[in-house]
Amino acid sequence: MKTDFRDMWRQLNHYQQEAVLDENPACVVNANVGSGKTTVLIAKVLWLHMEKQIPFEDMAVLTFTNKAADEIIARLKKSCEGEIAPEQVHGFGTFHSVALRLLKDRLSVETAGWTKEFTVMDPDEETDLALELITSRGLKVKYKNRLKKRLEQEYGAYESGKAESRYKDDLFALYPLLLKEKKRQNKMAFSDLLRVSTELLSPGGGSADAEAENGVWRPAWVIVDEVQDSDALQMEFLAALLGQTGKGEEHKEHEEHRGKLFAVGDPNQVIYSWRGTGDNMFFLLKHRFGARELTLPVNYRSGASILEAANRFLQFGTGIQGDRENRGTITVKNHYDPFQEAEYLAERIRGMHESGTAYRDIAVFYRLQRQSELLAKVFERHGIPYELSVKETLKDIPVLDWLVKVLRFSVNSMDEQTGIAVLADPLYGEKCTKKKAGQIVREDRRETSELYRRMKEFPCGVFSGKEEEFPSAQALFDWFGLREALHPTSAEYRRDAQTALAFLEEVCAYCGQILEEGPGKRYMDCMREFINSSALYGMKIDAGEKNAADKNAVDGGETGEAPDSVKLMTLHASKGLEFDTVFIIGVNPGLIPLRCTGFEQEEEERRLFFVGMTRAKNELELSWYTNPGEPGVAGEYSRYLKMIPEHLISGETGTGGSSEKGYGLQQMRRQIQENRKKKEQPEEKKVRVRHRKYGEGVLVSDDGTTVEAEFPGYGKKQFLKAFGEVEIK
DNA sequence: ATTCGAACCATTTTT
DNA sequence: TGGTTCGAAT
Repeated sequence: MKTDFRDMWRQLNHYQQEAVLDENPACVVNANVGSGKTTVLIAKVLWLHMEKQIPFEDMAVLTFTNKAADEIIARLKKSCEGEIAPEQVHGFGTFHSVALRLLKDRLSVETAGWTKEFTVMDPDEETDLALELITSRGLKVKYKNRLKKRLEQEYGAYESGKAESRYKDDLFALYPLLLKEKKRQNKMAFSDLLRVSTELLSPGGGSADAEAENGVWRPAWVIVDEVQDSDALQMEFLAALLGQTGKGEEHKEHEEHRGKLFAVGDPNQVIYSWRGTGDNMFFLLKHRFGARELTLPVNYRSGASILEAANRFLQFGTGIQGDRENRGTITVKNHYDPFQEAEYLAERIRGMHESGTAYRDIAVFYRLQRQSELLAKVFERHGIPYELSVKETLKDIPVLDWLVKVLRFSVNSMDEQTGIAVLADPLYGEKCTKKKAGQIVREDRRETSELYRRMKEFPCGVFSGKEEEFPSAQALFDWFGLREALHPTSAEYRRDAQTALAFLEEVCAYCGQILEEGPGKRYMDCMREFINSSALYGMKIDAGEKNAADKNAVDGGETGEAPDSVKLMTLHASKGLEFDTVFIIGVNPGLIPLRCTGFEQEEEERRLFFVGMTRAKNELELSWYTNPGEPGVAGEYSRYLKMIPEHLISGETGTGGSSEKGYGLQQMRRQIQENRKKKEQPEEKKVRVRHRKYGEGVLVSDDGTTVEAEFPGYGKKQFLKAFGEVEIK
């Protein structure tokens, strides 16, 4: 264990070492891009643990994403020979997951109006609930289609006591109603997790009794990753964890009891301010906690030319120092249009692969999600393996989306909204209207719906005997009568049942593990924990289930751990990653930078481009179109290209100019547009479909989730669109 | 119900 | 700049 830490220590540069050793009450590390930010964070945790004898239990290590949290724990485990028990790292995770754990284990949620059995809402659920309240209470709220955004954005104004909402409607009257309803149904939205835990952590927030009884958790150290991405709510949570109310100065006397803050971030990589406050949280935090600022100036990732170019886009700090001998190359290319570019990229990447570069070392970044469509099509035709960074969630698979709701209601019968959604589901529910479903749930009419009865009696029905093992997946499957609910006669029954069963296996495995680690927990609590954490985990499907769900996935990629494929993603999605070779496409005015309204926005576009450039280790190729073919995008050099000194650019050629090549694009675009039309309103005329088993057929109906088609010799069959079983032509 | 002008917004996405 | 949505007016 110790040798590992010494090894790690020796590999740190003196800036990094200083950061690790810092013991100020608050320290914020300005970690330049590629400067070993996470390494420092891990070293800090290990140093505190091993040299300062601070147990992991007394630390909060907070991240913005699950991915980052997973990475930290994984690297920590690797550095510690002894296994780290899950209960030791209860303070490690995303802001939301740590808040959830606190609310469940350490804080008296009862004071705030919930019970310990509360569940976590799905993000869309809150909007749905709000819409229902608007209707049932006859509120007048404008821009309902943007309600989600409005609820988030205008909360600050509401909280600070503003009299009227932005559009002078009843939005502000909706907030208290919504909160009351969430308490009544015993569930919290994501933001509630932070808001309520912050409230209960603050002195005077929770009742004095409860605090004395439980003892509010005061971590000795609070360590934060990517602080620049945190928002106002997360900042308050931090302050509360540290025991700072932010108001009076009375906390001075408790100084030695207060936790210390160590935060790591990069103000130059703020690319998500459009969803937060807009202020640069890095400096806000430094100011608020009076933190000492340290800098990590050495970049270990990119070649010198790439760094020098990137430095032109740096907004804060004095410049990044390079470490690598290698200069790296920057190339600027001009292509006639996106189609020509895609063709060129496919050829170029094939060539690179033939001369020994792995596909996985190559990435293509673009500004807008829709730019990926053409690339994917062309790459497919050329047989270039690629991976789009689009996350698939449980919600994308209708059976699982529904099944999760079944479980969620079973585990929290106060959650009327979910109960109703389950029963009124057009696919798997009780073939009843929302109204009828509402009646069943509200009047507890178990005799009317067997499914409702099963969900309602789930706690005592399945978990009756305490000595029993956790029920098997099959037992759960049977209990809810899924055999019937999933339509055994439908074509997709086998797949649906398989998917559902696989998911239930997952549930059982998780619960079994929890029980093993901490006996004495009740089955229901384990189950609730699973449901809650899956809500927070973005409902991501892990490999096993995903394979079960779509066996005939688009490309026949190998089932290896990391498939060797080119990564296609937006500039935003590229943050935190690195590749040997990076292509940034569409560096045209109107795209990079995107047409922006203010100075602030323009700065963010610049940071975004900076983030993209600095992903490249050795080769960076930037390209622009002569004919972008999009309204608002000019067929010129982006000014970002002009910002790169010419001597750093090693080649400037391309396929631009020749106009006859435009034909391909026209064709491709037309094709894409036609496909879109078919997806949206396919019942125009006779649309032909193809199925692996049933062959050619004719489309009968398509409601967005289910496709019904008629096949000669087989009759009408239904399919779930999400599985892509049928190919609509 | 339908039509009109005015206001607003577009893209990026995690929990 | 063009597409959507709101509210007022037919």
